[in-house]
Amino acid sequence: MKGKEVILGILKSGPHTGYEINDILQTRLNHFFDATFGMIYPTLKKLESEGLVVKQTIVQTDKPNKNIYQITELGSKSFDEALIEPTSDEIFKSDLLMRLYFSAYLPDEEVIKFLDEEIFRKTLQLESLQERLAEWLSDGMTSTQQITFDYGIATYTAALTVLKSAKEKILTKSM
Amino acid sequence: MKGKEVILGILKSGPHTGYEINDILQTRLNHFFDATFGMIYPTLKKLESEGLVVKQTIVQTDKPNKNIYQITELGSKSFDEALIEPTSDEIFKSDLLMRLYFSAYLPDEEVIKFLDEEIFRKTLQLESLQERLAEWLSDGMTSTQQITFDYGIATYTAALTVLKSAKEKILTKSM
DNA sequence: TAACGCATGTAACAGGTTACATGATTTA
DNA sequence: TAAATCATGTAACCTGTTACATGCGTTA
Repeated sequence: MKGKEVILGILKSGPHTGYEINDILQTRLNHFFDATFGMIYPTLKKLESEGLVVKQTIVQTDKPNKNIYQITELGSKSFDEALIEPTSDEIFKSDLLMRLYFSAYLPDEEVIKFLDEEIFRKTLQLESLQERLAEWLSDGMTSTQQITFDYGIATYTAALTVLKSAKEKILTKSM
Repeated sequence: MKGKEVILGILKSGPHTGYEINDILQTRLNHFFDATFGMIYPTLKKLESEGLVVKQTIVQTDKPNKNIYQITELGSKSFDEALIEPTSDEIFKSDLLMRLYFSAYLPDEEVIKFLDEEIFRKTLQLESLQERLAEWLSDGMTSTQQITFDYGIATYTAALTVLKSAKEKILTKSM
């Protein structure tokens, strides 16, 4: 599923502005999908031109005007078809692992720096995911959505364990 | 690190053809980087035009001719600079989790199908990674390369555990 | 005889990123 | 008064994907 289908999927649960779509993407789907406004707005425009969504502009005086997008029947059908397609491979690219792969002649402190950068990021991501869970649960979370959450926690935790143990090994070695 | 730096990094350990570079990428770096010939050959061409690598053509009669690429001093310097840059975020996109997120109104058997697809893929990837380890070790594996391996095993294993338990939960529920 | 290994490449396209541009209101 | 929230969008660019095109020798 590309940006197009993802946005359609979000609009299936109700009309939203591009801004709100971004918000959903940055919270609930953040750990397995990346989104930017630079992708969201052009995609909405394209979706509209294809008749998969319709736009309604709300004029506001205190805040900027907003465009509320609603999925059409055509859009809904298009999403349903995409939803039952066979899943495609997960995409994983790690700059950290790439550096480690090539780090043979790098001093230990550089390697530690790389590890720390990722430990820092992953710790934040794990915390943020756990914090969001409470809010998510009160909003209503389906059982399959619960799996996406468990998956995120499990893989972040597993990665952190490896990284911390790798760091320890280097530190004890150099003493 | 993009394709450009990755290829330079591989060429730092010795001259290689595009075909060989693909082979290294598909085995040792496969679990954290994706490569295709459609990316490798154009990148080598660009690298050559920038003076970061030089090409030597070997004429062969029984097999197609091959182009052996060697890194230049400029290329080597360029790679060294990229290597010590701060690492960037890992990229993870999961089509499976996207489907699960949107699967609320899908029948259980569809959800099971998605889970099975990923369980199948991840099982293969995990086995293939473990099989490659033996060969890799005999070729010589640095301690930081060992971390990339551990990381792969740990995250695949954690993901599989979640997926299998999610599947079991659905199966017992519907009985 | 089908598939796999060896070996290289191009062209069109898709998809998304980055940077830029704007601007009022509210909160810390 | 600085930062965050709300709110939208464009244009240039980058990077990589997909499909196509070729072809011999070896192995199953």
